[in-house]
Amino acid sequence: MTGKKIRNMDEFASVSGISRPTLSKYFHDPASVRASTRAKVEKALETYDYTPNIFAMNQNRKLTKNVGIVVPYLADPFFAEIARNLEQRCIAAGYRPSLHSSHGQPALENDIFDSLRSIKPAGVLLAPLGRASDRRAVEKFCEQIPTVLFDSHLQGMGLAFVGSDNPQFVRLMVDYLCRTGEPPCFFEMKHPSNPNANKRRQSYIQSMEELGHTPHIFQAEGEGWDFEEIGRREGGRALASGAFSTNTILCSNDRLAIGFLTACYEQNIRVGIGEDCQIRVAGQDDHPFSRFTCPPLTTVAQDYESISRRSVEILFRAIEGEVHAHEDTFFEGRLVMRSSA
Amino acid sequence: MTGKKIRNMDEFASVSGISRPTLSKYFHDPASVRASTRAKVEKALETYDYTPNIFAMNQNRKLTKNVGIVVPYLADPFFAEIARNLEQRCIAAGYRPSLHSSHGQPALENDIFDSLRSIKPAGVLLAPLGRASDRRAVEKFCEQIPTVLFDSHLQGMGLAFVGSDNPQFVRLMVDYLCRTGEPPCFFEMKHPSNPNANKRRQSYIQSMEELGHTPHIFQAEGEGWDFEEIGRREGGRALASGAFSTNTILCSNDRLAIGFLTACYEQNIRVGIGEDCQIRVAGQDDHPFSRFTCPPLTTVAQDYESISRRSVEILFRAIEGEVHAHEDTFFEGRLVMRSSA
DNA sequence: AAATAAATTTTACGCGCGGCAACTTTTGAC
DNA sequence: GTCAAAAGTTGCCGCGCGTAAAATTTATTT
Repeated sequence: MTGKKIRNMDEFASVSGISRPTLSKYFHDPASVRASTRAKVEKALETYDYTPNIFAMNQNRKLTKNVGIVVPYLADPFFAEIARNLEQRCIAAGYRPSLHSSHGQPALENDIFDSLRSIKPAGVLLAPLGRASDRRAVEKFCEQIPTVLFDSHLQGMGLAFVGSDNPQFVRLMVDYLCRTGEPPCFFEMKHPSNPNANKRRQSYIQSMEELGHTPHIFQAEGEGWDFEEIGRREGGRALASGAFSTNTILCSNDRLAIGFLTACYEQNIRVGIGEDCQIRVAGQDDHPFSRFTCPPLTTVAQDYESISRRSVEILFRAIEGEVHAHEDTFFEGRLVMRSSA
Repeated sequence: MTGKKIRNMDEFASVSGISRPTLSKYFHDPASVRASTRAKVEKALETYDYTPNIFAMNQNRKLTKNVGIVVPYLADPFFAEIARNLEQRCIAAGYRPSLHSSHGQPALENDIFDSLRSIKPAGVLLAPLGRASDRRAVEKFCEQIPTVLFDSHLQGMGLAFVGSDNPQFVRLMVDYLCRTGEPPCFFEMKHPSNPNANKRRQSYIQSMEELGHTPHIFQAEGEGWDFEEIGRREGGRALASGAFSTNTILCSNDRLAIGFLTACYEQNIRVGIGEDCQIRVAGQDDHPFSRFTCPPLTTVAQDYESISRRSVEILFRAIEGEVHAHEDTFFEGRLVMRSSA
């Protein structure tokens, strides 16, 4: 690598003693050339400083090695984490990931689609905005480019969907809460941006009824992705007005719960499972910050390791030509017991 | 845009009645062609569906419109936020940003440099890992590609540095804390990854001495970017061992403070400014979650709006040929009084 | 109206690599 | 040692656009 800078593949062909078409094959897939020539190439690569021009490569190749990763809101550490995970897996598989965030804005999501189209990606890993998404735009995009959806389920779109088994999350938590104390009220947004929220609500109702309890739901006003603030403001109103019929609150997600905990603090309501506590609060998702709330938040952990592994698996198989029907995968959550409930 | 799909610039030249070289100029910079021809192009653009092939464009252009944005740790919402801000500004200025995170790993930072080099970026906005960075790699990169550093100061590298006036942050907070209660102890990491931490420590010592107080510093063990966990674990040890000489703790940054608050909770130490509180805790940076800790964290807000505006300003000016000497800009912080101190 | 400057068109070539066809060499099993 | 398959080579064209130089048109100035 310290040697002379090579300008193009022809020049590298001269100095390495390998013909250009073979080099082209090597750079496309090192395994596609004989072991002995691969060794020769790699030895020359150590002596000379050469990397193929990525623009020239992509210009003519039918399929690039580009992979788009799109998340709805990168300032949410959950998405940052899963994006990191996906990114590493793509790199390990020899692809070039590019990271994009819709920042909660449908218009931006559509812009990202256009931007991705222009780099002819081999595939895309897409966590759509959800309810706010331009469904027709998503559908059109999925038809044009091999796309695996994750996190937010949009019925039937893309090669596959990989996400969490939301009903199981809620069942798990409702069971736990009922076993250890009063049955929970459900705290959620009235107009959630994420379709998972609807499944969670339904599962809450069903789980409660199966256990012989009456469901109680409090729906917070507010739009957008400032979940913590909505949880704080609306949770505070709910607490102040005595809207909850029990001492146990199950929040639709951790970010809402984090804001709700703040509201409890502001109203001097002691949260937790101790003798001196007035209220129990639980969340869902195991947000990176939930370990550090006061009290630490009891929640259901998303299996984002499995979600990301599965997503790239399906995408790369599809890219490499394997055809199979659209399938949905839902991973189970794991109960994380901490001191808030 | 609904019309027939055009395959290349030659074809678009035919249907639009503009020559290809002029179209090329237009797409490079619409302002570089006469208003009347610009109108003709844009009218044709409405009728026909055409966007230049981005790979072919970048292949021969000396300067692409690509801009790299590199942050040390994207799972930190502070960096996610500033990255979003930078991204939007780049798009608004007609550039194509690409987002990268070093994930706290020097090897990854170097990989990102290589990856960026291969896309011939017009410029790069780089928040380096700091102490862990491979200084020679950063220096070499800055020499090759116009780069503005932000957040972490590496002496003299790049076109410019834009960040926060760390000494002012600490002075502001130390002044406030001393005015309203006992002078603070300083809680920080022994081996901080970020050079800002060193400036903050020095400023703490100086500020305390100027006010006639004796500085007390507690340095937490631990490496890496899991600041909250380090703050919780080491803060807990410090509290348990009675390492603090006053009832007021100034944390080097908010993430450490968030963990420290958890430690306080775990030891049943009531934090805040009320009569019944035993300890005051303050942070620095105004992390997005600091508003929602219990109690909400008193801190110094980074002016990331100004930081990002300034960073792109300097970069784009440099790209457009304006030469001027290396300069460092430090923006002041704003005291955010909440109930933790 | 002529002179000058500026913008555009024409023409022509280059960028670095992908891909194909026809041919030659190497490989490995028998 | 034979021979077919696999791998590599040579030569050529195409991709879509950048860019330079010369010729032409258009706009501005005096």
